[in-house]
Amino acid sequence: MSDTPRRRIPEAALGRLPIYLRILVDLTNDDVTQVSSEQLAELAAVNAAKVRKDLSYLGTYGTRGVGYEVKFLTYQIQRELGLNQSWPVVIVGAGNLGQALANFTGIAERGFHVVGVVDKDESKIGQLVGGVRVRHADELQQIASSKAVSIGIIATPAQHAQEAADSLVRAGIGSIMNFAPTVISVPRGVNVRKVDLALELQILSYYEQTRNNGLRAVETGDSSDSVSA
Amino acid sequence: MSDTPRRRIPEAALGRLPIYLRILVDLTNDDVTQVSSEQLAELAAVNAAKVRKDLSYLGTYGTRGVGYEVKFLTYQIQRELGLNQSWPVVIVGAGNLGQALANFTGIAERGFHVVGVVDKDESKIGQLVGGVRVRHADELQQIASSKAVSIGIIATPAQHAQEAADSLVRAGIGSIMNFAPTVISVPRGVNVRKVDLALELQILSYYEQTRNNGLRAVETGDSSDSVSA
DNA sequence: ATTACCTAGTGCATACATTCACGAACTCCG
DNA sequence: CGGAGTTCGTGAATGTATGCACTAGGTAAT
Repeated sequence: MSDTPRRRIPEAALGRLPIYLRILVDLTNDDVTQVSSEQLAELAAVNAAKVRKDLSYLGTYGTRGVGYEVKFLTYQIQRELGLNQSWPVVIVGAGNLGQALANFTGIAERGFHVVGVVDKDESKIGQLVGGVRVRHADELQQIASSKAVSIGIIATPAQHAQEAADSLVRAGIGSIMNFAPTVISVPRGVNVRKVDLALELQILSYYEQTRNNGLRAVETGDSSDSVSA
Repeated sequence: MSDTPRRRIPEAALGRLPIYLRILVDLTNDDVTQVSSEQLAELAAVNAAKVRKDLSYLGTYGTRGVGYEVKFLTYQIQRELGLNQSWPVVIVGAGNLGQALANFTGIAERGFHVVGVVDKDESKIGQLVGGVRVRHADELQQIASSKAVSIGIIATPAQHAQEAADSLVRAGIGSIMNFAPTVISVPRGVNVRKVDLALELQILSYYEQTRNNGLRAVETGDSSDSVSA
């Protein structure tokens, strides 16, 4: 078979690929050229078998008895995640959060660049945020199509999030990352991922409370004991 | 059995309780007093059976043939999550993100209050951020113990995240929320949750790429027909 | 070549999560 | 009061994720 009949990557594994990727990039910077699943697992704080299984969804890129070649594996994960290109992204909402996101260098470093920031508030329009000028929310569609944007970020207050989502969908955007603390509804076929600070804090609150009740909190995923040597 | 032999709530269900909670609060504001699992499910964009099962971990708080009393259920979820009290929180890192977090009203509204923001950068110290003055990272331990803080937020660059984590642990903090794009290691017993923007974007990138390959992306928690080209 | 030793890849058992489907329990109405 | 209608709670089936333990396939040294 010339081209791999690519299996869909399970959601759980998919969520770990970016972590491996980051570690691999760090390893390259440290001039490490080979890495074993055992080492990767240690660095990612997961089980080694899990690392191997996750990577096996991509293809057979390791060498038995040796490990994985860092550069090659880096490339393969990037390719699989679609990070060979830099994706244009629009941010809806130029408040605290929108600005912090636009200025977040991690975005640019990892395969994305902000091509637009919009807001409904006239007083924000024209401000320079993360290298782009804030434009009016009504211009979203125009920005999205002229820059071929397919990923949008909602950084509005909760009460405007659904409206923002609707605009993004109308603008033809297929993937949305929602920072607003509310559930947004989108048509089938549009991908949504949410980042919900309050939710995460509330989960921590639960664990803190159970800890104090003498019930041992169970850590998220698997926790490695002890600090790095 | 004197007290309720409280079952531990499964991680997956736990992650949805804050969503239900938010919806219930909204319902109260709209003067809705009763709600069915069907309605809750609709609002939370999940399956009704899931709602019922999730809520059943808390106890038997619904009434067959009727539904759930909004106020009562709200109270029970809050109690379970430990949100009867307002948790003091410290933020490590007063950069863009740290400031945005400190100013984020959603924190205060949902059972948390920022009692300290620290940074290593002398130029940031003394600045007023989200109502508190930035103090030096060395004072973390003092702040944490004087204010009985048990939840810490890491909002530093990746390269300082482990150091921040170590400080938080030394300060006796048991739950950490990590915004830095790196894996931090902590002693067993310390809870860590991560919020990783780049990771989420990269997952969206994957879905966008597969969409363009004609392979239908599968949404989170949603099914669709898989097609291969 | 042969042997000793690694380490990737994976089948399988187990654990966890989701969803269905149905009985139990409640309300409403005639 | 009794039957129709509603909705919770949950057992059981299915789907997904994890981790062990083994095999296959590679290196290295003699």
